[in-house]
Amino acid sequence: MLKISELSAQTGLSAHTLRFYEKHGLINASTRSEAGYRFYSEADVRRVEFVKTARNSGFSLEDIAQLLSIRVDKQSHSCQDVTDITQKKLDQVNAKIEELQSIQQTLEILLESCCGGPENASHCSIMEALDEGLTRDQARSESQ
Amino acid sequence: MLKISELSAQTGLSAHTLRFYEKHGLINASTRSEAGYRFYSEADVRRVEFVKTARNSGFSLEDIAQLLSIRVDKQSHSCQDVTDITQKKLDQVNAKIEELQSIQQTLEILLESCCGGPENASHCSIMEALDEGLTRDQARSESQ
DNA sequence: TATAAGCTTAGAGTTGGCTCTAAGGTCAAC
DNA sequence: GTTGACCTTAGAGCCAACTCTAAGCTTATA
Repeated sequence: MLKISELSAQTGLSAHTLRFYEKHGLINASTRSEAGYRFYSEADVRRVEFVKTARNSGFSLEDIAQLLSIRVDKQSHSCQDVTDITQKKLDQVNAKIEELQSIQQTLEILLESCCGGPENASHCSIMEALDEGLTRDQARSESQ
Repeated sequence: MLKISELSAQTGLSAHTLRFYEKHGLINASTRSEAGYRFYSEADVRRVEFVKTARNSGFSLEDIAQLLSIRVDKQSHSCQDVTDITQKKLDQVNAKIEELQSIQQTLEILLESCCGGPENASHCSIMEALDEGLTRDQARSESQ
């Protein structure tokens, strides 16, 4: 049985974060000392590691709550239940990547257009492009 | 001279957002009516459009505040000042894209590993992978 | 036995960018 | 002159995922 600081050391999650996860129903200490100190069993540790791994995989805490409810009763859920959550998350990630790539492209075009030198910015082409609303080259990006 | 609702209609930014930008020092109505109503000049509108374009280009409001301070006194700033801000933003965007691509890869590997079918999740390989801490295939992604 | 480290709780603060509300003043149209 | 749309302000609320604080108890060490 581990105390919260020991679990923290073992998982790399702060004690604050562990309590926060508990408050949100993700994890729990299966026992408490008389004084109320949390004590974590091996099964508790595995659950916390699951949460950590899912977090590192990009799942939100809400996603993880769903995954955990599947985890405790795998018989009552299908593989499709799991892939649905995973696919939805992948779709979100892909959408965000596309959004950022559009911004990336805009910024690259801006940087290419400007000398970046020590001359004053009176005719800086980045400033001009921002003033003109990303006309011309940024037509594609702008439509996003 | 435009009232705030007219500026809102012209820019697509809500009146709330325009007041919010004002509170944060980005924009201003150069005149007010006797009753305190904001009135925006052509120059005000151009400044708001600049903010909107910069926002669409991925700049934060803090970045934009810097860009605006260059904009009002271009003589006192160099092209390098502008490219520094832009490059820093591009670096941030690239870092975020890489992070998301790592997550994307992890999620794709998870999805490939699972049948996604109606059978129960007792041996679901996504659940197993999350339980085992993304061992094997996810070695690269995990190190992020 | 005293000190310090560690634990408890409820609840507030952080980040960034809005978004909305309440309570009231203004203005144009009928 | 009254209805309703629009404007004003200060300030609260929202999102996610923490992160921290305060005030007080417990436990381990010297």
